[in-house]
Amino acid sequence: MLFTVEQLELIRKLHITGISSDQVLKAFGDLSVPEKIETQNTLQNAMIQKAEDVQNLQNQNPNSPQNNNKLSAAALFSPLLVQHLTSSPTTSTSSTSSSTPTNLSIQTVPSPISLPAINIKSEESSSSTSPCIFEHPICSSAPRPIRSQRTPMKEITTLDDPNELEEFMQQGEEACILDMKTFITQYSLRQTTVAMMTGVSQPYISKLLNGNHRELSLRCRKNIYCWYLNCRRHPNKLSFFLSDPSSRLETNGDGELIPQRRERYVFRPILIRMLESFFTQTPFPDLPRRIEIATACNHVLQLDKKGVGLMPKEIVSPQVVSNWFANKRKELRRRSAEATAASTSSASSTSSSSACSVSANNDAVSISSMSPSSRDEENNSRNTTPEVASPPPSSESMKSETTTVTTTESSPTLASTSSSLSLATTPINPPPISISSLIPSTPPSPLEILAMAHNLGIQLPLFDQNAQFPGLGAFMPFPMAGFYSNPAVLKSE
Amino acid sequence: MLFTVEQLELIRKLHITGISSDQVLKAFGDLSVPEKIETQNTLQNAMIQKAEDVQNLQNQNPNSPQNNNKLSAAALFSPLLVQHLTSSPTTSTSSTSSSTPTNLSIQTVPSPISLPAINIKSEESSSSTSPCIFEHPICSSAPRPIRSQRTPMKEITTLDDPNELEEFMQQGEEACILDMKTFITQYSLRQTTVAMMTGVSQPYISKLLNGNHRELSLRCRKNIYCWYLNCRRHPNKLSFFLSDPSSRLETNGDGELIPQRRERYVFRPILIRMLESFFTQTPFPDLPRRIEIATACNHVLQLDKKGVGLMPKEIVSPQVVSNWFANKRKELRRRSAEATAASTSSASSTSSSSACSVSANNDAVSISSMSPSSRDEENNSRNTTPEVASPPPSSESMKSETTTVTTTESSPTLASTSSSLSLATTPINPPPISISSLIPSTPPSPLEILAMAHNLGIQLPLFDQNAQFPGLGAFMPFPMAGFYSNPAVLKSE
DNA sequence: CTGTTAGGGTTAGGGTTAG
DNA sequence: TCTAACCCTAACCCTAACA
Repeated sequence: MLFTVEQLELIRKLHITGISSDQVLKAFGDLSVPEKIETQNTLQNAMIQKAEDVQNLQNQNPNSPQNNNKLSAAALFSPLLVQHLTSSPTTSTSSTSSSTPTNLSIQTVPSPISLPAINIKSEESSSSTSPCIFEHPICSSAPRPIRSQRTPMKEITTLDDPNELEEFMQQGEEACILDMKTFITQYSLRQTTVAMMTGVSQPYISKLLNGNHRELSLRCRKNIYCWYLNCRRHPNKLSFFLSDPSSRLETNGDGELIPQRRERYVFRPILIRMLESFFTQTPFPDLPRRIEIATACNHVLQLDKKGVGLMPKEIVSPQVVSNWFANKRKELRRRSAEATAASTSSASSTSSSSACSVSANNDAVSISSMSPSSRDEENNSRNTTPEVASPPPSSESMKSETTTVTTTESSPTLASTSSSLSLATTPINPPPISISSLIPSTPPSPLEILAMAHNLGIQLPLFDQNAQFPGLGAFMPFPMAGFYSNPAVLKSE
Repeated sequence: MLFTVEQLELIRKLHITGISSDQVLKAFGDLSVPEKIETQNTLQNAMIQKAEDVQNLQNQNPNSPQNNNKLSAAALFSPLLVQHLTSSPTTSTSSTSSSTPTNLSIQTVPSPISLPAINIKSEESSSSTSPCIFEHPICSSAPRPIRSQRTPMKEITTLDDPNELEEFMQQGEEACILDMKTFITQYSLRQTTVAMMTGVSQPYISKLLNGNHRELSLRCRKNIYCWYLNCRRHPNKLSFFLSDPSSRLETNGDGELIPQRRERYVFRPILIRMLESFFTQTPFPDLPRRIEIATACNHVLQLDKKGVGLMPKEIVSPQVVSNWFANKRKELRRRSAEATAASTSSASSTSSSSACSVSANNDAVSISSMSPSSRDEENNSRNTTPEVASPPPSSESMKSETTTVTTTESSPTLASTSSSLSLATTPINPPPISISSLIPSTPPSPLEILAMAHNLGIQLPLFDQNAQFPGLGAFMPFPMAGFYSNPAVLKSE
């Protein structure tokens, strides 16, 4: 009897799930019955991406399929994009031609459809025209086309003067924000409204207005600034929107995309270990905690390279920490989902619930280790003596207690599963935070220890912040404090 | 009878493979038998050695006996097994050693630690018992090979027994390769790692492992074989280098474990030009845009070869487009980074924008040209001197011909960080930033930092910072605070 | 209503593998 | 050597839910 490797693997997995052979047989038999397996039905999610693949497959006659594609794509995305597509020059095959003269930058919307439905309810409605006037509520009207999922704000609002934005931004973002804030206040605009007009979600508007512009991508900020500039210059436009928030400012299709993300932070192994350690303690760190963590990380980095200061790109900001935690949680969730089912079974026994913390830990560790991501850094070591390595410095030592559980982790599946649970539960516990444990899983290098210790000291800053801002330098072990300088933030905290 | 989603999915996949229910049952039953696992382990262990004998069969031979399959399976999923082995329940941990003796000339090292670092991420390892934890210590902390530098590592390539190599090669290179491949797979070694250890470049390792030994010199091959023999005999040496166990060539979660070879799309010159053209317009095309681009490309191809339809291989899919763009961006980033490193400055400010324009070819050229030109490292010019100014002209005007513009990369000077920005930003406008640039790679002077921050879009609170926390200097050479403090907000509201 | 954040769904950067 | 194709995951942005 022969099996392919794949088959064996599938069987193995199946077996792990704890299913009985009878069940398998039964299910298998069912499948044998003619029926369509909906392989492809999978998730819609997949669809979008799938689309790409599908595309390939299908033979493309230059013409028809093309249209098709466009249509489907259009369906999935916003009308704006549709515009984009349709208006776009696709055709001209000649590479050059198409690309060329085109539009570029800024031209206002030539698109036919441009302003969808504008209504005017407000007093100032300058123009009238708006054909369809009935409802303004977004909801009522069919769908909220615009905000539709994805592709939120690819386009940048059109400005009369292309350079306006640049000039505006010359003053510095702080100033821009302030400016805008004043404007918004003046008109008593609500964040929600602004959000709808700009195509950016309210939480983001909130962040920006509170000065946390670093949490938004440049693209996003520019989009908002453009909106502001536009409204400032043409208050009448604003009125439109006020009356019908569902309409957005027109945009110039040629969006210059600016993904512009913050540079991808590259975590060093040490940091990963630290973060994982923190993670087991507090999977859901609040801002103070995040700052604490970030500070600790920076400290370690700093110690690591004595003398020299950290490069900007090396600095771990609370935002980075936030991202890491979010992604970490996501990873665990995903994993447990994948592993899923499986397991239960086993005996795992006990640990289960409580395990969480632990499992998470192990999990984390293991993950990190596995991940290719591990960065060099130490790398040099390669030269070092041969033996080194091995020692299992990591995990075991620490966490002794928590860990205990043991069993769990062994079965990954289980672990993950439980982990998910833990995830959920944990939030509750986090309170304590003791820092004590900051210690990263690994070998406690003096540096790290130091860092941890320092970390303890760091706590202080947290509260001080409120007070401190101006003069505390001395106390603030870590500059991060600056963060708090923002009143708004403080407030919340 | 109820099943979990996962179970059903597995069953479905299994079914798709065409396996019969009897087979499933059989295999399933086997798995259920506890000992079976051990058996497999044993087999697996034996594998390495066995490999020599079996090799031929092993590979693609679908007909090969069941055992064979199992073996291969074991090899592929080794991580799991490995765990079992090491943790080896009940029995002596040294399962490995025990098993060994069997066949094969070369017996594995009886060293207690034998399989040190392996670990893995594989999808689900089920083992149990925590003990295994210690075994993969290395990974986490492990050093990550820096790809560029590889060191010959003569030590490792030195054999205990001079004749060993000869004997090994007696079996023929094909066999040697297979043997080695098995070994590498088992340990989840990365080609890069192997490359570093052997002093041979990764691409060559790749070639060899893929059986193209004829493309390597004998000396090179011998070197590699020696490394293998040595590692096989002294796994501990290997463990030292293992940095990233996660790499797996084996399976993808789905089930296909064959290292599916992707087909490398070969772009025709025309397409390259087209793509470059599109790139200048939209460096970050979204899906609709990608589809548009792909369509355009296909169109061109179609015209090119009138009449005949395109071969599937020739079709440009959105995915291909996506890859091209991603790699293109990467290339530019890399280049600018390199350039930076190399030359800083170069002023050329002006040019910057215009220069770079267009095609890659030019790109390269331009960059190179620029860079050499001047290198003022010191210059830092963070000031960006006046000239920089970026000419806004670019966009519109330039487009004339193929591509255009993109000023951006022109300024290679920027550090990677900035470079990235440039990529992003440029498209839009050249503004200010200019990048000036320069940010030297290393020493972070405040000024430089400033510049970078600016580039990043960060407002530079830096100064303030200093002012504020003058005393901290020691700790934070780098004002993280800067990042967070938000003067503006404070400033006034 | 605004400030926040968990979670979901994506995009794109940095590494790698391999044609 | 060069680079197409991937993998992994940091960074995003959105929605929903809360306080």
